[in-house]
Amino acid sequence: MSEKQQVGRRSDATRATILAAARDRFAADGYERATIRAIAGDARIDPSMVMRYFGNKEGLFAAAVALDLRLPDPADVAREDIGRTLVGHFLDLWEANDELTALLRVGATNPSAAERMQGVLREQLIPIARQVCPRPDQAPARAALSASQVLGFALTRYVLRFPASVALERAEVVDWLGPTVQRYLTAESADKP
Amino acid sequence: MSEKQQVGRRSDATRATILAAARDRFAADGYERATIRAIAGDARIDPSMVMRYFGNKEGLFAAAVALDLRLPDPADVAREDIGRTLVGHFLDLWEANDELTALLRVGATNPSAAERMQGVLREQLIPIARQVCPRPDQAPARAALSASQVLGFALTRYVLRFPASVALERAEVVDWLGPTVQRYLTAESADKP
DNA sequence: CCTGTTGGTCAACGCTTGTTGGCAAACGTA
DNA sequence: TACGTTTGCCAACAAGCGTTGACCAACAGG
Repeated sequence: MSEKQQVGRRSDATRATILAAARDRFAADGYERATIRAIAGDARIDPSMVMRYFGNKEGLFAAAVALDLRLPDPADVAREDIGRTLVGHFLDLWEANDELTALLRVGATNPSAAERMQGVLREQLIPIARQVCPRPDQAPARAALSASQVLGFALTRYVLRFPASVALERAEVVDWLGPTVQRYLTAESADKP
Repeated sequence: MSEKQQVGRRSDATRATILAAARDRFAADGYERATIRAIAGDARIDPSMVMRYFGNKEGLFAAAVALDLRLPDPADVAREDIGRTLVGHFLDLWEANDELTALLRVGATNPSAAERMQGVLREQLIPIARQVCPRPDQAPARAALSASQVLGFALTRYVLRFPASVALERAEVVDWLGPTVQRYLTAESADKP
């Protein structure tokens, strides 16, 4: 409780080092193969420190992925641009760091990570869909369809690493995926514009 | 080498039992958490039998997922129906058994499973794209985009189990995803019909 | 009847995992 | 200088993993 005007304690640095190493390992290997020993090794620290800081492996994973998407407010975007805007935003998020790759890879195996992805859909994507789609009661389905396309592309590009997906330029991705998401969110119905 | 007119050996039954149990476990838990002991337990057999029949765990997984998609020949389908036809076909495959769910879930973590998915794309999906897309050199990109949508939807419905994805009727899925795949495969370019 | 093959069980191996508790050094404060 | 707290390393634990080899039961052919 000394509370100097010091910005952070000495251990906050290693804390951050551990979290960065954890993100990398979870993104690269998934939950089970990303061992605490390997993460601690990357951070040049003893495995027991990871336990002291984060309690257990699940706590470490929870701390390593913060998942605040900071999606744009639909009110700031022309309605006919929402698809392309969202796709571009997601691409930025995905390339910024390994957090989303980690969440996706772990979510495929770990039920609690899958639940967190459901939470993101529910609290961040469905509200947006509700603002732009014709009938608000369709918002969950339309948000889920949009998520399926965005997550599916991320799967092929960042997880499975299909060469043809990796090779696509950012602009091409937006040009192809943007209209798809636009249609899922704003089309009057599946068979009408 | 006795070769009676007997249809199968006595062990073929347990072999099949093991493979079925393996598919279920791999589909439900992913590669690492689907332990040989658990699979053997489901099949009411000793773990060592699994090793005798399939060599090791990788051999078991390879035998458990056969992955011959038997995709329809584009020559038998009207060009404007190829998207809906493919989506319907994939839905059938996915609901027929757990094989594709197992492949998807394991592919997210296991590099060799990811390579097998690349193989499916290369040898089964790209050839179809080459037959229907305007410029054959674009076939890999167009096939990858189509795969991203199909796999992405399968991810949300069968792996992550988003309620809104699970709730969609088969006809709705075809109505929403069919035109998307159709556009990826046959549109003149990303911004033209 | 013996005998070789097949289908299956049992017990153990070496290794890795997450996790724990004790001990040493560095540090801030008085 | 002395001392409590923080930060870190070390060694070990119990459990679970893939994998192995020895052994047993059924069975078919001579």
